[in-house]
Amino acid sequence: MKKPAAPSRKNVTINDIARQANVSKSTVSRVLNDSTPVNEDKRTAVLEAMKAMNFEPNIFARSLAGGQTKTIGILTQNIGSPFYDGISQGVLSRLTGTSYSPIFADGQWKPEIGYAALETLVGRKVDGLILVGGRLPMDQLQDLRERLPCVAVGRKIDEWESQCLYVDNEEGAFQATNHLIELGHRKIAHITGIIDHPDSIHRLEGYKRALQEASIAFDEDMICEGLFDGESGVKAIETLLSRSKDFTAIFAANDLTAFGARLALYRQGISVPEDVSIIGFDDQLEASFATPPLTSVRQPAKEMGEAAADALVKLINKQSYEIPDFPPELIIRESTQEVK
Amino acid sequence: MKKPAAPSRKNVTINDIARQANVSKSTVSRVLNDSTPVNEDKRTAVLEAMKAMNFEPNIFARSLAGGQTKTIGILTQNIGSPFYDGISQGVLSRLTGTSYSPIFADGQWKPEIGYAALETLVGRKVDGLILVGGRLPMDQLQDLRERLPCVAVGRKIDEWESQCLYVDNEEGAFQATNHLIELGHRKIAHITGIIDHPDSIHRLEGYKRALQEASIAFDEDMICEGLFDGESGVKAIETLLSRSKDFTAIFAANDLTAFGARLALYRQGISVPEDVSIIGFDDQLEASFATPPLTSVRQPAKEMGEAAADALVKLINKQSYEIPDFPPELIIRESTQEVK
DNA sequence: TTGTAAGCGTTATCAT
DNA sequence: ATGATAACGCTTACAA
Repeated sequence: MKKPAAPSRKNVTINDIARQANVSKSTVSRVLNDSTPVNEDKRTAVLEAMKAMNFEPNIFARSLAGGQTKTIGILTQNIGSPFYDGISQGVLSRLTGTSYSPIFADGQWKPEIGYAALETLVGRKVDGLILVGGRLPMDQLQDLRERLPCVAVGRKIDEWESQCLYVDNEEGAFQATNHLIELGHRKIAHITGIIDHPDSIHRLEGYKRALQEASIAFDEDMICEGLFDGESGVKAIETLLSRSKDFTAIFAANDLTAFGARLALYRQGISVPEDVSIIGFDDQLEASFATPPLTSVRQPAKEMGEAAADALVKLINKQSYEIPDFPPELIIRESTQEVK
Repeated sequence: MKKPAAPSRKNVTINDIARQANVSKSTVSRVLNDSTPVNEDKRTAVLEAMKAMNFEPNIFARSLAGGQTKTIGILTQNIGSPFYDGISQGVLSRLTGTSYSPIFADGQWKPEIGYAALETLVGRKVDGLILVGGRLPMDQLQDLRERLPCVAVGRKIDEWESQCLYVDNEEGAFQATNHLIELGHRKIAHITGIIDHPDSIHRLEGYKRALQEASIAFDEDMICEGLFDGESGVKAIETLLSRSKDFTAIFAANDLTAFGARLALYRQGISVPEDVSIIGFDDQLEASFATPPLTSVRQPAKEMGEAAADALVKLINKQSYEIPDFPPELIIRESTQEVK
């Protein structure tokens, strides 16, 4: 591990480089940003001088003069939720080692706060923005994209086309429900997420489509509204039971809710998966170690974060980029089994 | 929700304010930083002008000229782990609304990366630094603190005295083990965390002390080395079983490991808590919804993050501050019960 | 292609 | 207490 460089009080500036390489500041600036063609020999001279003197451009001077800030804004909604954290992790790890530093802001799921946070970020003149999830209204996002390069992860924004990375929630939910159907289940309950959240809506749709394709009638009584938290799972089971509807399987909108449901079942002496199968969504770390290990739909959160960072950096530098596909993946564990 | 201010192309600068308030730039700067006494009338004139024109100091100009960057560096070790995330959440939420913005860097538990990240942060001239966990060697931290205001959370650094926020791991582990003892358990196994990690060491010590105070002989065979992950819990149970040692209770170094242990027990047909009691550490969200809900030791992560942010801001502004106490708290749920 | 010089918005050092 | 004025390090017309 390298020790810090000797405290050479003065920082080396482009002036130093210019002198060393026998060119003017402007030329140094030019090779630095390769904004204008520069003779090959001078260019290498400059490059060498920079290396030799261990030059690091001063971000503040740079920004003040109107250049890049080498800063990327990241607007999350809630540090601490497994899926979004996975994304942040990916973004962060991909940005490490590049010249870009991430500034975080947390919207706490409140549009006002999110909006204020956005203002802060823009005020900081970030070179680009990564939106992690969130529910900011469209119109504001619209002019945001016109002001600076943006990428959204874990959220589909219709008008943003190639600047959105998300998994197909409808498809994931379809797979989950279909898995249950293939195991012979016909009475499948669904615990939704926050009801007006796009992810919840799509997951509900996927559930419906699976039923439909299997010619199973959709039953309103099989739906319980949840909030993506554990308590929702508990309450949903109580509700379901109180409706005295038979069900042999549950598709929960996320893992945490699935855990809650599993707990409520346990309290009622109903076995999983013998009596009831459960499937979650997210495949968070804990799913593998639940009792029994939870079948779930995996979203490649970290990979999405990485891709988002890559895409944004390219976008900033006006390079072309391609966004890979992020298919949801069914992870079959032990909480689901054939219906008796 | 307010719409963005009209796009008044030019930003308002201290020059504008100076003109408006009929003073010089310097005076404006003075009231801005209240670095030097200014006549009351001029001061109010300036203040009013600033309000009227909606002035926002330019961070970059400011930093370039040698002032504060209004930026705080946060070095985490791994976004995605419940305890540290809780801290980050607290820090973030407390910084929202202040004039400080957080720049994150992730050390990924590797000292080299952490060190590089630190360099980046320092290079960005952050006004202060929050170290979230981590294992950077002392000597480097030492001169770090001399260079800029620092606060460490979730880690005890001896020489840092009042700039460290952490819970007493030894005490928490003591409470956990003691709880088991009070329930009549005498054969208590412990699954450690990463063995040379300070938290692991302290938790092991707390465990030992509890045994000792209850006059229970410490038995090396009751210790299994783990890695703070779920797999460790699974393996530990297998090891324990293979040693054919009796045990009626387990204290796991964290919740995730406890989940793993609980799963392995389930596979062996050993009931929790009827046959074996389990207690974890961290009280992460999922602990409440495990089956059965996991007894655990809660660390007030978010509160610690908040306090850290507060302390750092005060430290930066040379105000005095006080660091509250963060006692670990035993959360008793259903995974522990009296020994049969 | 390259150099000169004028900003960018603050803070800090002088005088006054 | 206040006002000029010189940095701060870089980008970017504008000239050459």
